[in-house]
Formats: sequence, structure tokens, C-alpha cells
Amino acid sequence: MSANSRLTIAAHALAWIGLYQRQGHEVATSEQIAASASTNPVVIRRLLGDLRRAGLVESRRGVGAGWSLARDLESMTLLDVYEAVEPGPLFALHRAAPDPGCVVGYGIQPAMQRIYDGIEETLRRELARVTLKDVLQDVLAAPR
Amino acid sequence: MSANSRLTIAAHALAWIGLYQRQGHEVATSEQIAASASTNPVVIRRLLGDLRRAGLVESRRGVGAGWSLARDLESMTLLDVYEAVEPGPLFALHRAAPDPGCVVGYGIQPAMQRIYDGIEETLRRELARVTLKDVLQDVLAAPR
DNA sequence: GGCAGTCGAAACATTAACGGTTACGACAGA
DNA sequence: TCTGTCGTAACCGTTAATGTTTCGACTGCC
Repeated sequence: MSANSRLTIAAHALAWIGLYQRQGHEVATSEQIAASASTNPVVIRRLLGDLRRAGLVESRRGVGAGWSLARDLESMTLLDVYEAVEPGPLFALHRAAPDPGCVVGYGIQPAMQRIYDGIEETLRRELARVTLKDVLQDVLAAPR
Repeated sequence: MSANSRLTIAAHALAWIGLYQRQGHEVATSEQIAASASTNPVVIRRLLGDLRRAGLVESRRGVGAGWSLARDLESMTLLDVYEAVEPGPLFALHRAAPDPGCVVGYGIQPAMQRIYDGIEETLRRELARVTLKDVLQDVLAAPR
């Protein structure tokens, strides 16, 4: 499907900020998060920008600049993150419209769309069941 | 997510072959199916090749050549089709391994993998609930 | 007022996936 | 032998994802 890592990296960033703040720090920088996630600070800033637009994080500029959580990790679910960083649908319909003169070509798109809508709804319910607090707890529970 | 249309086109092809056979024909050609789906015969042959490897369709060569169903549409689910045409996972982990010296970097991958495994299992259950017969019925039920 | 550190954003490069297209050999029935 | 179709490789164009560089904007601190 050519899956991307956006949800993974966004969850990583949120967990990192949450843990860092729990340790008494005010803000985290994109450079720190990028080092933990083995990627580029600009990639982190782009993703956190999406999360900021969704109201999950806040950013400060200037000297003591960086990122902080806008809400408690407990109040954020993976669905919030998913909606913030993944705009499109899971499955695409035909690239070009199928032949409307053919019975199958005529009826296939609404039929598949209904199925895909149901599947995405199920996916959302599943994502909504996991909070970012759950994720961080699970991360910290990893055996060393 | 950069979704593709493989599941859609594969379902289209199976529904088309099923209907065509119901009308008394032995085999369907990739050219006929491609015309209905508004794509190229080679694209159809590639997809049907995947479905053949999965035991869903059969192909004949030679003069009276073409494609036919290997099983009843009722016995095929969208999960069978999905597994035949979509090898990869839905969500990717980090492209480069995260920093194992960081607590979050160390524990994030197993944590996210568990979540993703659960989600894919749910997706599979959902896909397994829909047979290709259901799809064809739904297609034929479209108002004209 | 100037400096320093960080974000915000644009621009560009690289890579990979996807779908479309052409081409041609293999095959099997007439 | 001829014909129609599959099987498959090769190549192309488009798009998405990610990485990288760059530079202006901002703001606290000296």
C-alpha cells in the first residue's frame, strides 16, 4: 500500500514531549525529538505543525523556544493524531471513471465506497481506543 | 496515505467475470475487463495474476483464452482479495531505527507494532465479512 | 540595540510506488 | 500455419514521502 511512517513518528514525538515535560522541562526542541526518532528536525517540525493545527501541541518562538503539549496525553487518542497527519482515505477508487455503460462499471463505485466507509469507521473506532498515555506507558514498560 | 486502487480494481474484475459467466460465457478476456474498468489490459493481467496465485481465478491460453473463476463468488471474501493484491502493512514504523539509547526510542517500536497488529487484525475481520457475491449483488442493486 | 537559538516555511533532491504503455515470446485451438 | 490471448519484462510519467538546505521571523537575554 506504500504505507508511511507519519502516525508512528507523530506518536513518537508526542510521547517524547510528554516524558520530557514529566521530567520537569518546559519545552522540547525539534532537534531533540529528531535525534530520538533518527530523522531530520524539519520533518519533526512539519509533523508537529500538523498537530498544532489540530490543537494537540503548542510552539514557542524566540530564545527559549520549543514545543509543549496543549493537552494532557490522556486526553489525546491515536485517532486525533491520525486525523491530524493523514488526510486521505485508506483505499482509492478507480483512477479513471469506469465505463458507465457497463452494469458493473456503473454500480461498482458506490458499492465499494460503502464498504470502504464502513472499514474506515471501524479503523477510527480502533484508533480512538488508544490514548497517547497508553502509548507512553507501553513504551516505558519495554524490557531492557 | 497514498492509497492505491488495487483492491477496487480486483473486486471489479472478479464481479465482472462472475456476471459474465452467469450470462453463459466461459471465459472473460483482460481486454473486456479493462474496458469496463477504464484501464489497460496489462494492469488487469497483473492483478488477475495475483488472484490466480491465490487460487481465486484460472486462466487459459491459446485461442479461446481468458479468465474464469476458480471458485464460487460466494466463497471469496474481500480479505482473500486483499491478501492477494496487498502484501505490505497498513502503517510503517520508523524508516531508520530510532535511538536505542533514548527510552522512547528504545520502546516505541514494539509498542506501536502491537497497536498496528491489532488494527490490521480488525481490518481483516471486517474484510472477511464481505463476500464477492455481496459486492456483485450490491453492484447490481444500484439505481439507474 | 545586538546576539543567539529556535521555529516557520519554501525550495529542491532523492527514492519508491503506482499505473500506463509497448513489446514480444509462449501457448493452444482452428 | 495462423490467430488471439496470456505472461512477463521493460520503460515512462506522475505522485507521495522523506530528507536536506536555506533563510527570514521571532523573542529572551546580554
